[in-house]
Amino acid sequence: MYNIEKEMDDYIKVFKALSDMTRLKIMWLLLNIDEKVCVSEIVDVLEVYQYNVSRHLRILKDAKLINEVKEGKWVFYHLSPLEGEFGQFVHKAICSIPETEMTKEMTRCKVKLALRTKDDDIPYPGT
Amino acid sequence: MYNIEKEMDDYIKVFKALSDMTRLKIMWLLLNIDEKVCVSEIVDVLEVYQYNVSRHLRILKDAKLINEVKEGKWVFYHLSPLEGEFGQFVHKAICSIPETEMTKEMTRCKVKLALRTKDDDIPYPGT
DNA sequence: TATACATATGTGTTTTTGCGCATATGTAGA
DNA sequence: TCTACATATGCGCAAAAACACATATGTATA
Repeated sequence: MYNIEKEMDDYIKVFKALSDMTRLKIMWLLLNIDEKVCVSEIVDVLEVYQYNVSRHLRILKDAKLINEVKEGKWVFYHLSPLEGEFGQFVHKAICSIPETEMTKEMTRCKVKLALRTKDDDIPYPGT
Repeated sequence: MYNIEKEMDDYIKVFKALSDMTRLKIMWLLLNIDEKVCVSEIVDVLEVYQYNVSRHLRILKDAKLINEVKEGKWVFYHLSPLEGEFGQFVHKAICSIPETEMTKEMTRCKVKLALRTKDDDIPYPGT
């Protein structure tokens, strides 16, 4: 793996990506459920329009905080693997935000994940 | 010391405060020199107009990242005391930004600090 | 291929942010 | 009190960011 020097702009891009309610919530969820999630799940959990979720995910991805994996109809997003101290501390900072601030979202998220039809051959998300 | 519950907005305010080049540099310097600095010193070190430095400092202060102490003509700014995990990890994240990104500023900063006339009764900053 | 579902994007609008200029406020010293 | 230095702020502008609406793209399935 290359060790491309990060520039100041890259650090700023990370902070900027995290300075929005929706995006911070997405990161918090990804860190706390330790699962990849697809766009429509985030839409339901955060109650934000699909087109806005898509755009926010793009910004997080441009900041190298998340990555996408396409699976059939769905595009799943998950945390990017950590590659340096900076990212680790950023993760820890986000993790230190108490669940108190996210109870509603966390509840909805757990429900959503439970609805995933893992039984038969139908791949993932449920109704 | 009161333990006022932070809200999601407070965390966002911190990230937003750090998502600007000038402000991130100010925080990096404060963390790396372990000294309070006054506005005019920052102006010289970062080569940013005085009125903009003032404004950026205000934003950092509103995010509770720094505090001010007035001394004579000068207003010194220093890091706010840490009060929780979140702040600690944010500090560590900023500290993990390598000096490579700040060589010019760091040099000028050391020069500036050395110029402080601590000898006679004249209080602080030098020419 | 037609349809439904999932995701992304083009466009226009509103809000927010950062900056420059001018100026106000505040402090110390002649 | 007058002047110089240090800091803060009101105002207008330009760029960036966030959002809503419509629509495009992409995939699976009947």
